[in-house]
Amino acid sequence: MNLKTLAQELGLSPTTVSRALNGYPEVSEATRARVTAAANAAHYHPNTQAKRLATGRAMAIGHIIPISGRHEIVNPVFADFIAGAGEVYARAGYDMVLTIVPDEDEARAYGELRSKGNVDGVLIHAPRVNDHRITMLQSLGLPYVLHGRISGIESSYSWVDVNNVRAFERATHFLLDLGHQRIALINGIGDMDFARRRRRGYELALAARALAPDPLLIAEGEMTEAQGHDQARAMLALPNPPTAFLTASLLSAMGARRAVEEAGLVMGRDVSILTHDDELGYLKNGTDQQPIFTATRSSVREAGRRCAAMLIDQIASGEHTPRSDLMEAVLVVGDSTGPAPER
Amino acid sequence: MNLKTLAQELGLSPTTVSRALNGYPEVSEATRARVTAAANAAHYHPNTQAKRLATGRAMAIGHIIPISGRHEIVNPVFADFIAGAGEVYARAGYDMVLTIVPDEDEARAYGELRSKGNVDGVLIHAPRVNDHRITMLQSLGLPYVLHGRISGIESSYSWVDVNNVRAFERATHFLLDLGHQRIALINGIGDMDFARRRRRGYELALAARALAPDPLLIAEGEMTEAQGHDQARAMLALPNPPTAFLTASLLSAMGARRAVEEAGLVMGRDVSILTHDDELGYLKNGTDQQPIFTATRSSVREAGRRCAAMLIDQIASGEHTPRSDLMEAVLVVGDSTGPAPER
DNA sequence: TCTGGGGTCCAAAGCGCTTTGGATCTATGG
DNA sequence: CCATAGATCCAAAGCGCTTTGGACCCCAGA
Repeated sequence: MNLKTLAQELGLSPTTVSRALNGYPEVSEATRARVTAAANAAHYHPNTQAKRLATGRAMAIGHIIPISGRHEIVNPVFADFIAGAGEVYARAGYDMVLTIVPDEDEARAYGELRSKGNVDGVLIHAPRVNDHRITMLQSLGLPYVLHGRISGIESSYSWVDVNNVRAFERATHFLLDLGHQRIALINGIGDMDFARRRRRGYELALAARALAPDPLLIAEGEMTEAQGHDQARAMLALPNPPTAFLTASLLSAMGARRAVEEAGLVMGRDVSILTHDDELGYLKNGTDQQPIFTATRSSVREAGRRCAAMLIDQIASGEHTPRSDLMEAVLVVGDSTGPAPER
Repeated sequence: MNLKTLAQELGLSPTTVSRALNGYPEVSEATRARVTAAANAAHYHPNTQAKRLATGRAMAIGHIIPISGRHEIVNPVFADFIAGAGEVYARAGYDMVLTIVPDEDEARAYGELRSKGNVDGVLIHAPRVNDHRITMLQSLGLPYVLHGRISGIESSYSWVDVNNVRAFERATHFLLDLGHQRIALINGIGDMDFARRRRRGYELALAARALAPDPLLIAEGEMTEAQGHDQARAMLALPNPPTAFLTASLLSAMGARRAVEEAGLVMGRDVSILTHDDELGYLKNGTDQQPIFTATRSSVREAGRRCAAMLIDQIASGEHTPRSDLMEAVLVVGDSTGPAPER
């Protein structure tokens, strides 16, 4: 079933049918009703490719996911982000097209996406410090929105991000207020921009109390359960061990908790743990009423929604002036933190 | 830059340029070389929409992800599966288009995907027992491949699946051989097909030793850390507690371990834990040399690759005779299992 | 010398839609 | 009664590509 045959069945021209279905005013309400009724009855949907070719708009948003050969990890946050963005796309009639590329081909992938014209814009994930993708995107003239920001780039761009500095600053103050002096930071990979910001928040809070960060209490790496466990165990074995841990993800926190318990200590009494929580669908921090960990919480799914909405709006309006959306994390208090033990 | 202007610059017709780039024989090797050189220099890539319209092939595969309002969980396995499939798509020149829909709209989504013609086939995730999607897909005439199978459907279809029955049967035998008699099963959601099969494997092994399954030792639910923890804790509090746990995912196993340790027991000595491991990128079961949990292991990412390859092959060949690919899980032995304690 | 078959290339017709530039008809006001 | 504006519809061009059906040239074989 295509436009032409539908038009023939109705005794109308394709022009009129097209206009009726697309809401143009040059068609009487009577015939519009006839047309929509017939279209529904025939389960007619305009062919996507033809529509795209004719209008020049792809009605699709691209996400490029680089797969690196070195550490082949699929970001656990990714699925939830995608789900959030996808909801918005679906409502707005956009498709989401994912491209998986070996990371050495990432630049080429953006270029091809552009010249093949199969997306109207792209969403950029997991920016690193001094990320080169922005300059590339800008030279391509393809609309984009970042999930995160890029320290060290002066040109402006559109982004949605959590206030990582503030979140970790508050979290650190929270622990300091409980009397902790030796606070460890188990962070994400060092050149990820969000990790850099979280560290800055941590250091700001320490500095506010005239405390110097101890390099032995700062670890970086992929945010897995094993990383949390191994780093925490090593730190607990130090001559002067930490009394509190600040971790970058729930998985790391779970690993840290395991290390604490293995050491015969009790979480919340002997050692406190405070983590960031992305509110992943499959990794809940207990319930709202009773969180397991004290945490700075911010929904990555909501971030996906906001990114998508911003990008679509930008594409639809044709306005490419950079926008931004800074989300604040909330601090939820669970049983994993308590006063620093007497020394 | 489009075909026409490229052809003009070369002093050739669009026909010839198109044929040169697409490898048709009716063009001399000399001009083919000229054309490809010019195309590369100009970073020319044929417009996707135009190509699709002309050829009638969308060069895209659809994945429909239903989001249910009830339990809004994004399957943690999903990201890795997608990554595997995406690798294959990228190599074959296919796009991957994801559609997120509220699950009451899922049927409509498939129909629209078909009539709008923006995919050549679909991949079906997470089939449930008596899943209705297959009959729908078959009536639509859209090529598809299932990740998993559907008990209770007699018509044949294409699928890629792990031998869940065998895996859990072996796992149960492994525990039985260690002397365990009270083995608990912490399974996935009951009407998911894979969960049904795993349970069958578990029950087959028990039956082979003339043991009746104890309903108190069988739990179902979403495979989260909290679920594993809560179920295991409840079971350990039974008058006649289990000495071993069989869990359906690494997250559940981590939860079970926590419950075991909270009870003052030692994993691998007092209580054994054996889990299925999907080899997720962000949730490793220790290292290959030293796994944390004894586990039945099967890469979901590899399953994604195989699904994608099968579907693409099916589309390209035009053959819709059902195929299947049964993957066997391997049993890796870690420190989480040991002989049943003396009673 | 003539014929026919490769080897190369091209003109033009789609693919299914949107959109421009009318055409036709009816009501309205002077 | 006529000119005009508005309402309603349509023919045809065009989006950028593929593909069919030749056209043309050159050379081998009769």
